[in-house]
Amino acid sequence: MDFASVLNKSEPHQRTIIHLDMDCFYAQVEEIRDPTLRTRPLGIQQKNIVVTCNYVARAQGVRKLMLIAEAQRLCPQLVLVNGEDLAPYRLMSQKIFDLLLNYTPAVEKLGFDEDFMDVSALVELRQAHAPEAQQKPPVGHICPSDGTQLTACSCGCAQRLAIGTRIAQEIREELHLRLGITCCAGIAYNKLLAKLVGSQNKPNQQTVLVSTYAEEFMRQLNDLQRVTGIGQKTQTLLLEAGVASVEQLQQCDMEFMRKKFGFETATKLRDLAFGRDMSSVRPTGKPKTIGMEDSCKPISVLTDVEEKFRMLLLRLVEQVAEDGRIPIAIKVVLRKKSADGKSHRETKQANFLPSLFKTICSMGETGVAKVQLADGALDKLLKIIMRLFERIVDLSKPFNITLIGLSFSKFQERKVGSSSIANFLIKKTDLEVQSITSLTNTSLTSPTAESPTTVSSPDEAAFRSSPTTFKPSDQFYRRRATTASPIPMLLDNGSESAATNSDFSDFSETEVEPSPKKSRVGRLLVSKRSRLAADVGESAADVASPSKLRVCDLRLNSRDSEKDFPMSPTTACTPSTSAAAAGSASTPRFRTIQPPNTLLNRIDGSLRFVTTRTASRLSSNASSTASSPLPSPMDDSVSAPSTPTAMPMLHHADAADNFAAPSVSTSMSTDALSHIACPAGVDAKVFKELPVELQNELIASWRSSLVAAVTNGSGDSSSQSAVPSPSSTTNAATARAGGTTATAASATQKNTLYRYFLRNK
DNA sequence: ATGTGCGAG
DNA sequence: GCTTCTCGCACAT
Repeated sequence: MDFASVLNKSEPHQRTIIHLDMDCFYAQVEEIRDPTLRTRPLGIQQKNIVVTCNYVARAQGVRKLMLIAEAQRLCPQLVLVNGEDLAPYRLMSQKIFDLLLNYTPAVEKLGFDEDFMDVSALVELRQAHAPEAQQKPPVGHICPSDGTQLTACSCGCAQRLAIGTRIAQEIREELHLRLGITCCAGIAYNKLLAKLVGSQNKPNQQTVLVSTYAEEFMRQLNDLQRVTGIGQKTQTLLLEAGVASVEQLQQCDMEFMRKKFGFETATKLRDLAFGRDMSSVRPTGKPKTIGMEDSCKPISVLTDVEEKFRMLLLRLVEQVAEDGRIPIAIKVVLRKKSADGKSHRETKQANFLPSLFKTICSMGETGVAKVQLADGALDKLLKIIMRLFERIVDLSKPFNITLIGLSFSKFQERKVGSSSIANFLIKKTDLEVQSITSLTNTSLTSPTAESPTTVSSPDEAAFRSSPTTFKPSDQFYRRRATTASPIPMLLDNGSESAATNSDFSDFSETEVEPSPKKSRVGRLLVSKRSRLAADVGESAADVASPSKLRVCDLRLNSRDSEKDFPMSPTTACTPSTSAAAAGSASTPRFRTIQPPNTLLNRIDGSLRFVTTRTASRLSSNASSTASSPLPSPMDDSVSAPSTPTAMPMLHHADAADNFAAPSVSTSMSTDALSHIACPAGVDAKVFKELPVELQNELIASWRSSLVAAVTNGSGDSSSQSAVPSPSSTTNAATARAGGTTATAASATQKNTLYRYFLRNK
């Protein structure tokens, strides 16, 4: 944000990035499970293929992605372990990731076996607080290996990179000590170079790049496909353009390139060739999709297909259960051989009601809620799946399926939703406020509106992400600056009010869930006392009626209420200069370890840095050696007594009571509602700072939405729309149209301020 | 919003 | 000769 960080960001060698690459990852995991495999040639088998193998096997000529038969011919003693179930690898990958998070929150996963870390902040801390660290020479290999020193570059990066090699060394030692995993590390001033330089010395070694050597290093790679971001297709295209090597790509005629590839791609490609990469390490959060697929011998019988889907689904649901979030979309993936012998992938997806899943609170203080299928949900899902299947495969003709896959997406974050009211009130107030007012006005003025568009379009507009600009050099790592918009929910049990999709059709029962609405509405509400209410000494009688919401049972549907962040010793808030580099300045992906950087806080613009005493294992780590017991980031005995460090954290002076209801309505009567000065769960201070007109708007719509909830009872939807066509080729268009009109009326009433509040747990 | 394609490991 | 099992993003519709 500030000028200094912009300047620093543009400094070419400012950042210190580490790339970690686990040595033949799957094989290592298997060797940990069975250590006798270490000395034997080991291959990990998936179907007909050796997907990876250990170095013993490589010594005999076995290679990645080699056919089983050929591998066995080359190496008759080859031990094969089936690695089609990725669960153990996923687990180890997560353990590694968690360990890395103890060093910095800026960790980005690249597949199961690679990670990027932006250690700029760590480096700065050591420079500031561990003077001895500054004198130490780099460890590991230096690229180039001709004796050139890091100091060949005089911009100051030499010392940073040297410290970076120390950090990389410590990380690798800890990975080995705690998890038994060996890996390679590359250290450089950007991600691209860190990744590429790390592979110079394998296995179990590390390499740092002399900054001034970057361009020559890229040239020396020679092969275009070795450059991350240039795959098979791009290489072919480049070859057509007469570009066959990295050097040629560096020297290519840009005007010609732009004609062939377009401006963006052309500059991107050339940046890559020079080793330029401004993309930041984007903290990896929860996955956006959880899927599984199984390739198979050609299947041409429907019951076989069903069987496959059932098995996949059961396994998948296990993973979803561990994840803890509820998905509301499922995708079917098929690979079929067409007549001409070519394989093709095809996918179809559909939404379903979140009520197909239920959250179960596993005992324990943490109360880690897991998720499982609701009763009968398995069969309902299978029905949906088979209908999707029939949208891809014409059952009246013979078919040949060689791969079957399923994947869940559109996950709902429990008690977290970035599309909260706060989102509407902060940034670009005018636009967002317009959205919210028109939204509520719609529901107020035409509560029985028939037109589906009046309901959905303001909604849609409100959720559209603001335009984002990417630097061309963001290249292959770039992601959307905004997180996928979560679905704001009033309730977590799948009432139709949960849907804020502009497309209601896929949500409608007719599409995916034939069960009557009434039954769901029946278990709509809870009598559970909210923690908030208890704290405030709230004493109103419980309102048992499903349609009667107690104000106190609502809280702001915002990530901000997350108070129990496990704080990392090194927070995302790096010392001002590298904050941008760590990716926290722009739009950090939300993750539990991030400080409560609340949206509401931003309203009054008084976000500021507060220095806090933090465990500073960093300086002690700086002096650690391989032989001495490792000062573990997780070890309190090490971190506690160490020198206190000024650690900036995002904090807000007024944050304490953000969610105490300032003036609480204790009953649902219209009378009581008239006394509301401010919606419960909304900080009065914050509320007061809003324009008066907006305050009135909000209160008005808040009040009428509550009244509507009381008077409207079970919120009957006008009709159940038509039963889906039983024919194998379902007419999606008609189903959609029917669903939309069917839900429009009831949705109208739900499309109020309500949606921005969640019940307290 | 959905589906396809590409690129990553 | 292009295999496996995933995941994310860009693009077009």
